[in-house]
Amino acid sequence: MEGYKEIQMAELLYTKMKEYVSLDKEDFELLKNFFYSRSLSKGEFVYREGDAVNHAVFVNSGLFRTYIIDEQGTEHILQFALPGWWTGDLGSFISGERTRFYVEALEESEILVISKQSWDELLEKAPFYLDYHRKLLERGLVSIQNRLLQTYSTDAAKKYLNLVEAFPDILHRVPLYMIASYLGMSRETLSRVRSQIVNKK
Amino acid sequence: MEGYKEIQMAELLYTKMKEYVSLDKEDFELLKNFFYSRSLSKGEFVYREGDAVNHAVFVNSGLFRTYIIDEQGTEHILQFALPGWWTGDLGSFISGERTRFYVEALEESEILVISKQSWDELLEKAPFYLDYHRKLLERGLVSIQNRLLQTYSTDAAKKYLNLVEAFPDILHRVPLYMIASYLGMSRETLSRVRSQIVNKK
DNA sequence: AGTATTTTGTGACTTAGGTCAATGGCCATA
DNA sequence: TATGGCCATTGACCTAAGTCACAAAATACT
Repeated sequence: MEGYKEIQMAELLYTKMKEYVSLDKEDFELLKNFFYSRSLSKGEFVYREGDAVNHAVFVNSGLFRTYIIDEQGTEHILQFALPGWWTGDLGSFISGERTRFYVEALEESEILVISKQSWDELLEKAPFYLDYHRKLLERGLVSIQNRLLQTYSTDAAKKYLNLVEAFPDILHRVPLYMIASYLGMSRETLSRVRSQIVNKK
Repeated sequence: MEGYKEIQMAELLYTKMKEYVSLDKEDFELLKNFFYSRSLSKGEFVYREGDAVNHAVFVNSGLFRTYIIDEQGTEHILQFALPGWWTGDLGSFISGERTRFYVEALEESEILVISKQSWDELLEKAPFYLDYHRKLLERGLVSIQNRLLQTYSTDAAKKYLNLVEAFPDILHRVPLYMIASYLGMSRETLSRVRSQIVNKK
């Protein structure tokens, strides 16, 4: 596997898992062997549209975006992924179909990946892993539901303010046109919204 | 428990579960005892904004909508739930917080409900149930993600056509203003979109 | 069948946000 | 300190969809 290495440390994965389920060091040592690590430079892709999604991706350091490109050629960012988060195309990982998503490192980053095969094996043999994954899915579902609700009843300015409140440092780490795309508006609209907010103060 | 009865049949729940996990008749007979049934007339609510969500809700027959009312007093429909689907506010069911959702029967309907306590017990003791729930969550997450993507890159007419293609009979079962709300547009816009489509043919 | 209520359709008008195009700032590298 | 590639801002204009108001259907209720 080109570019993949056995992992040394996985402190973050361990810490995060313990937030959801109880497991001891030994459980984790075994589990660790299922993962490989990969480093990516800014601008590199974990995968792109048309690729097969054979791995689940845990962000160990850095920052990622997942986006699609629609028929008009416009990018739509679905997620920014910070350390401790999982990212990628869940649908294709499950179904085996080729993905429509791009998963791109926005900074020097490191991921831990686990193959579909190992993943299924873990789910079957390690009840705590099944439970961990279930809880992640629950939270993920609720948060994307909230995002959908926000698109229905929130104007551009409020969407921007909500994001900045939730992730203040995102402003210093990703260009505004990506933030606009994540929020579902044009970069010009975001620009105007921001200047209105400044003038109002 | 007012209005709740021990369940007799739960054919649909059994059939649906078998689509996701393997379980035999005995497993299911035990599991059945955790559920109660409730009948609702058109216009009745499973719960409303401000209620505590102590139960998970499986639709056995009929049709439901879940919606919220935003600060401007506008309804936004999140889901129509058909027989065989789960419905309700997952976030509040997990967190124990009071819900912002309304869950309303749109027809004479029957639900099977399971208390949070029984739910947690099942997850702990019945591995097949955990796995079932995990798979439901996966599919739910993917489908709501697709819905979010659709809001970003699809115009009103296309959204309507997509819905009609996916659920042709919804047109005969729910008023158009609810369909508009589900699609995130005003009822007038939906009306105009529909007449354009008719004229185009 | 006759009335009341809900639902839908249309016209006139408004508006939030998109599109296009030009300009200028900001690094990064030579 | 130039130069080229991003990125962000701003103005002018456009457009899809929202809002308001009223009338017509459709349904449900007696």
